[in-house]
Amino acid sequence: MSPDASPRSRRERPAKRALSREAIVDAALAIVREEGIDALTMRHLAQALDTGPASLYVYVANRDELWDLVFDAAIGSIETEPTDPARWREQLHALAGRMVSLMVVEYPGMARLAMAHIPVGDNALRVSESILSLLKAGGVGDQAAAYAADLLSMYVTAIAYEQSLYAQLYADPEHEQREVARITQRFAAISPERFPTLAALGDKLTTGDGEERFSLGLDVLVNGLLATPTEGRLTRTAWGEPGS
Amino acid sequence: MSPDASPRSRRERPAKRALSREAIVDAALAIVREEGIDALTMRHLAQALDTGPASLYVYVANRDELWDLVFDAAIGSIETEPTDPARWREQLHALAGRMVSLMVVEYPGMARLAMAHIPVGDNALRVSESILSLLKAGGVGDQAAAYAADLLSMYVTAIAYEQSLYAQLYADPEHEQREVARITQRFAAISPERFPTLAALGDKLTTGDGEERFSLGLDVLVNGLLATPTEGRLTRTAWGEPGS
DNA sequence: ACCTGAACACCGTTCAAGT
DNA sequence: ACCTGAACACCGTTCAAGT
Repeated sequence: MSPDASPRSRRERPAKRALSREAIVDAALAIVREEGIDALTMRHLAQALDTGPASLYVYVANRDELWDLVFDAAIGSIETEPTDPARWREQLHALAGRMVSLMVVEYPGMARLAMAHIPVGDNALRVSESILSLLKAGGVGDQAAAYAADLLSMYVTAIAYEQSLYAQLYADPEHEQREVARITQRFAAISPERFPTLAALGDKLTTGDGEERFSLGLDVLVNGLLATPTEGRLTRTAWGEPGS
Repeated sequence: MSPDASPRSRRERPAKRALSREAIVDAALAIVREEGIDALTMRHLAQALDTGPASLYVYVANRDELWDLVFDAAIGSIETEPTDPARWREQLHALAGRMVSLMVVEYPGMARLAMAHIPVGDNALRVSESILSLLKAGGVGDQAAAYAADLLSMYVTAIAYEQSLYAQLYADPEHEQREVARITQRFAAISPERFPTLAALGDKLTTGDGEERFSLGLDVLVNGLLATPTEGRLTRTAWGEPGS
């Protein structure tokens, strides 16, 4: 709009924005936000940046590294408030819920990125710190809290993944129809002779929408942590001592 | 080996085995068993059956349907014993552990198939029936048990998926090295100022191998179910009434 | 140092033409 | 009815050649 103020004389248009890690990640985030995770391919991303796929490999080792960067950048929009011990459970629910909606609504399907690796970026650590702080405030023991951070991340990711699947399914009437047929067949297959317990539960098997189930599962996990003694249960080591 | 006993005169070789759903699923199971889930592509499967990929589509609508069939066939090798109320917890652990090792060891990476859809094949129903029966024997309420079946399946699948990832990673020394570097960096990034709770937990964050953590998580879930009242918490419905 | 056209070795799925 | 060669529209990644 305004005339170019740089010392060099102006050009018709500014030169193509130089590629950079940041520009690549920003473009990737925009793609996921607008088109969902399936649209995030190296080729499509390159196209969005007006270049060829080979150019991306100057800044990023491979698709996996890109995924790590994109996931952590997205997690950056999660705000972590200071722990209020009186409201730890409420705060934990809010944080977990925020993560799910980030992965399902704002960045549809992004849970898949969290499943490729255990996220350990800066923002992921910040969220872990907050979760651990909340659990400690709730009286969860050290070893249990350390384990629970992974368990809760896994739960949140799995829920988000599942919800994304169904969101995608129900976006397409044809696929939705096929899925409803599958579920209907499932119920038809429950004969009381072969599957007495399933048959006895009946409607209870499908009660509760995503939000209710997510919230109940979170309470189950938290209550389970408070009710399960952990001393002496985790003794072996899978990683060696990375710090030494 | 032995001469052909059929009325029609013998041929040099028996005609190429006719394709069928069963033959396709059997070949697919063999591929996953021997080469892992990544090797299960329509093209590779067709090759194993000595035909072209287009031929498969006569028997199977698409890759998703194949995945459903393959998963349920694999689950078929899980044996479900009658519930013994005195040993319900032990039996539940054994069943869950068996499912994990099926998806990690016998059919490496197969957890991914379970994440594509909620498994509802005949064998999956049989396993669900067994899980529900065990939970009821343990005194879990109806609504909680109905919900817990999904929760436990999700847990088992997520654990198996994660363990498969790491098994794959550690099969390749180069990738293993890269992953260890990632984890080491993670620890280096834990400054006590920014992440006090994480820093305070230290080694506790990485204690416990896969088996110990799986077993602890299972107890957390089961104890959580026993400790969490569910009446009135699941009221809405996400599916409509498939039976009506 | 950065960029890129072209290639390599793959995908799932469809369809017209065969038997 | 079943099978299939060939094509379509994609993938991630590499590499030699350019600037």
